[in-house]
Amino acid sequence: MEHLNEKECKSAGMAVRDTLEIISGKWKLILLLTFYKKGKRRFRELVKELNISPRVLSKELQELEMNKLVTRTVRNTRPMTVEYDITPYCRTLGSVLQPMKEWGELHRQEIIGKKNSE
Amino acid sequence: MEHLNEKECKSAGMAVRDTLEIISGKWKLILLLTFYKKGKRRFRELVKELNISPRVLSKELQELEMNKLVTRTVRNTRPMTVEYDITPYCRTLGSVLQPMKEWGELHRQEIIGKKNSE
DNA sequence: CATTGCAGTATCCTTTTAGTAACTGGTTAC
DNA sequence: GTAACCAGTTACTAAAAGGATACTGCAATG
Repeated sequence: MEHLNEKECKSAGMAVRDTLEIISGKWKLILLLTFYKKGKRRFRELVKELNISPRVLSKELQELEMNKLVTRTVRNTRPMTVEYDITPYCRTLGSVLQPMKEWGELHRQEIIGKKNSE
Repeated sequence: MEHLNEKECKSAGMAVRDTLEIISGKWKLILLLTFYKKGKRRFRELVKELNISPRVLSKELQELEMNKLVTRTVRNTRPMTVEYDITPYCRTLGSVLQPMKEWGELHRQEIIGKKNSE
């Protein structure tokens, strides 16, 4: 964020906050990473694998779906199943997550790494 | 995050989460942007300008300070004052905030922009 | 020596977020 | 028909985050 005036700064803040809220919460990142690693997943699978309560899972998935980060697909199987998976669009989040990962690692050095040496 | 194995993925997730937690919360971003825009600020100034309760402000500033994102400087003035300001290190957060801003703006298009056209 | 301004804490309260557990409604399998 | 899965919801509880307000301790001012 280079040299912003008042207005630019406020709208930049809003955009950052939007992004922040979308990936905030205890489960958002975990869910996205689960889909990323293991591919599509059914509702019950997620409940069992992650030990998340169905109530919370339902809410989180709805929010992710609203933001077009995951898709919800109903399958006509014997007992009906619903598959969730990340969207191609979700991959664009990489441009945010990658820097966050790098900064997080750098920061760990900055904080812990220098704890003793100073 | 390109093609991570199980372990890499988990540690990447941790780093992302670390970063996320540091800038999460109702006031962190607002505080950093305030320092960025207006420079150093005293405790009472922040309380008044932002309408934040001293209790919460105190906590937020402590957390930011622990993460070396802001400095706390005691001044020997008539009534003693304390100045807070962002550190040079804090500027490295730009590498995270800039992509977050860009993605946030893109996302606003993706979500709102296409609400009508589809 | 009461009043004001400062930084911050202590106490209590409200709101938000997350979790538990029981339940609905539908389908198949016995 | 009843037991067993599925995807979720409902109603309640617990924990975390945030807020309001009064207060402490210190120094200068009047």
